[in-house]
Parts: sequence; structure tokens; C-alpha cells
Amino acid sequence: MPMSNEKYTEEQVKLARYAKALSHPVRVQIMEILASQSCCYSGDIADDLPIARSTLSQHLNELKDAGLIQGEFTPPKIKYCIRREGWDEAKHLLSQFLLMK
Amino acid sequence: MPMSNEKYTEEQVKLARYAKALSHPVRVQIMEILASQSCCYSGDIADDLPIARSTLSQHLNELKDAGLIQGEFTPPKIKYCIRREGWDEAKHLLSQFLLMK
DNA sequence: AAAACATTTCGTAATATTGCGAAATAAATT
DNA sequence: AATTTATTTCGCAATATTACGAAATGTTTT
Repeated sequence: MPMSNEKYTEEQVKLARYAKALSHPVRVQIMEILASQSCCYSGDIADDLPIARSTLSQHLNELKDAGLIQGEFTPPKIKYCIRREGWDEAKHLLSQFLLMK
Repeated sequence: MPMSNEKYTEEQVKLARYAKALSHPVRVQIMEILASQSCCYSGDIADDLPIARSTLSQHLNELKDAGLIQGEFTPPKIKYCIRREGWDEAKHLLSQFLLMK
């Protein structure tokens, strides 16, 4: 047992959180869709995906909670985009991690 | 709905599987430990981690199932190492994915 | 053969994820 | 004001994850 009060480092926790956000194929696909065009309306994403809209909404929320995407309300639709800060941090942490060996 | 029979591409599924393997801080830490020394005995890993040995065993199994590590039985211990093929594939898929935007 | 050691499997509990359809919310259009 | 459109929240069910300690497995040492 390590002596630290915390079980894991902040980086380990963050890395795991980003990895978890990407741990379902549909969320990988959502990120790919958002990357391929600057932004995208929720409905347009739904048309490309084999899941119910309510289920998509949950996946979008997970990506948002992880800080990887952001949604802008432009009535009556919601425009989703990749969130730079989160995406860049995920990139940085994962790249570092993958380079280690 | 896409016309393809399969819901997701092979790459999306593989990427999600590797991401899932790394979606818990303790598994990130295990990979870091294994990367920092060529190989490691299960018991030595357990000494560094704040979880029960049976729990560690489950996490090791998940990493093994994902193809990221391999265990060699050198009685009475088991020596765990990073599995090159899997690790390299994860590296490749994730790097590609992260570069996309 | 018995004791010690290293690790896994089993049983179980608590919690999280994934999925859907129905209902709710909220804005735009008629 | 009523209808349409876009999306989310709710309620629920099925399954998966995470964790632990106890028991089992298999090897080495005594």
C-alpha cells in the first residue's frame, strides 16, 4: 500500500476518465463525426447512428461530462462541437502515456 | 441508420476495447508499472496497489483479455509483461484517432 | 506428507452502464 | 393558441463493473 492519502495520481484519474469516455464504439463514432465537420446538430448525428435518440442523448452527455464536447443551443437545435481544452488534454495525456514504452 | 450490417467498424470496436481496458485508474497504473520495468510479478504489483489481490487479479485479467499484457508462469509466480502486439495496436489506433482533429 | 507461498476462482453485494419508449420541455411556425 | 420540431428526462429492465474475503489450485520448501 502506498503512503499517499490519494489512491491514484491526478493524471491517472484523468487519463482513465478520458479513456472511459471513449470506451464505447458509438462514442468513438460520435467523436469522429464531430471531428470530420466543424460542428454538428444532434439530430444529424442521430441520423447516422443505429441507436434511439434518447440513448444518443445519454452518450452525448457522457462526452460532455468528460469535457470532450460542448453543446451550443441555437434554437430549435443544439449544435455540438469538440471542446478544444478537453480534447487537447486527452490528446496530451494519452500521447504521453502511449509513448512510455 | 447506416445500411451496413455491422453497427460499427472494426476499428471503432477495437479502439473502444482498448480505451475500456484503460478506463480505470488502477489499470492505467498497472500499465505504467509494467512499462517502467521490463516485466513484473503479480505479487510485486499487488504491493504497490491499494486493492485486494483478488481484485488485482480481475484487473490483470481484463488487461490480458484486451491483449495489452501477457502472463508467463514461472513457478511459483506469474510474471506479467506488456504484450507488444496489443500495445502497439492500441498505440496505433489511439494515435491515429487523436490526430484526427 | 505437511506447511508455506502465489495467485486465481467463487460467491456475493453495491453500483454503473446501456438501451428503449413514453412523457416532458422548450422554441419556432402556423 | 395550437401544432410542429428537436432534444432531453424519466422509468424501467438487462447486463456489466468493481470490490472484498473465503476457499481453491498448484508449486515449492521443509
